[in-house]
Amino acid sequence: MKGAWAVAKEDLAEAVLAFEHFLRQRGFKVTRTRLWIAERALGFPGHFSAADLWGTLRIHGISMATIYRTLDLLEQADLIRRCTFMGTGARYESCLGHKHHGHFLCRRCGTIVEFDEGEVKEFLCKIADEHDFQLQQTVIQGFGLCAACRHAEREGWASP
Amino acid sequence: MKGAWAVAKEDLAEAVLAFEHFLRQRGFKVTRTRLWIAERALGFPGHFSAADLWGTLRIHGISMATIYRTLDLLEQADLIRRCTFMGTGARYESCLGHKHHGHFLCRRCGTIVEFDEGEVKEFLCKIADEHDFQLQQTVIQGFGLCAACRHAEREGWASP
DNA sequence: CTACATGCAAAGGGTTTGCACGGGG
DNA sequence: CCCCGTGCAAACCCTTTGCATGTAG
Repeated sequence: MKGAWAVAKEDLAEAVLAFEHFLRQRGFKVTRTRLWIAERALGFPGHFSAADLWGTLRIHGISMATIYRTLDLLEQADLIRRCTFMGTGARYESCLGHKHHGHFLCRRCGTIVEFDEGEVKEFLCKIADEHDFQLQQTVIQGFGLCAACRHAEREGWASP
Repeated sequence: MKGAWAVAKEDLAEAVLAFEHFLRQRGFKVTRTRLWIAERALGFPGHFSAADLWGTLRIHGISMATIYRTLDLLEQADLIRRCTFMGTGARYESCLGHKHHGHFLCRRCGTIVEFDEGEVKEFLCKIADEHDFQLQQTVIQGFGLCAACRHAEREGWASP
């Protein structure tokens, strides 16, 4: 996996509807702006920053402030996840067809490799229990070199 | 464990010496300022931010810039570790008598519970191998409620 | 004596906030 | 119609950088 994945059109539409439902249920208003952002964010193929989203929505003249405010709502609605990697700003990912997982981040080219964290998480739950800690969310990350960059380093090639 | 631990005097002295050695070996200068910062950072009982350190060194009139520059050196020397938790600035911890571990962070009171990540890490190494990823560093974190706060929430007490 | 380390202030990136205007319910 | 949502700009926090001065080697 290369940090990008596809989202089926019907799933996307369904998720946007779920967001509308979430908004109404909480007394927030359903606006074009919010739906535009939701559609882009939920359908985004891979990890994205607030600025990435802003770039693809430039045409509508949406401000960063609104991007952030809406990402916040999408996160509350459990439709996107916020990830933070050491020394970078926040990154987001759509939850669509995309269960929670861990990330390997290549120090050289920035590629994100995802992996299933099922077994690891089981262990973590056990450990949390032992420490009398109620686990709500986990972050499992690895930093190092992806296959391509390991080869490149050996050959002495320049960084991308 | 409550996120604080003690460092024996002799170990601290030894670590400061190791830092001096590191500096000389790399052609950096050994200055009072660097040694003051190293001593505080290496002996700090728990996790700390750059500002925390700056606070305890106010008396010497050390600037934030120098704090950051020196923390960088201490990290290069493998004497402290930098950790980042979602939505906060960088936190550091001394490596003294304190091997690498995972963190549970209480969402309510901010308490950090540490746990041995031995088994979890083994799993991660295996997974990284399967993905042809060369693992150099891992981040294993959990967010949720510590025992005290779980009780407090049940009782409806205010947040600290 | 020379180059590196330091304090200061200013810049920088990413994110949040205050305000007046515009659009949804 | 009223209030929430929005864009704009400014504020904000944490961190890094440029520069003139101080100091270790």
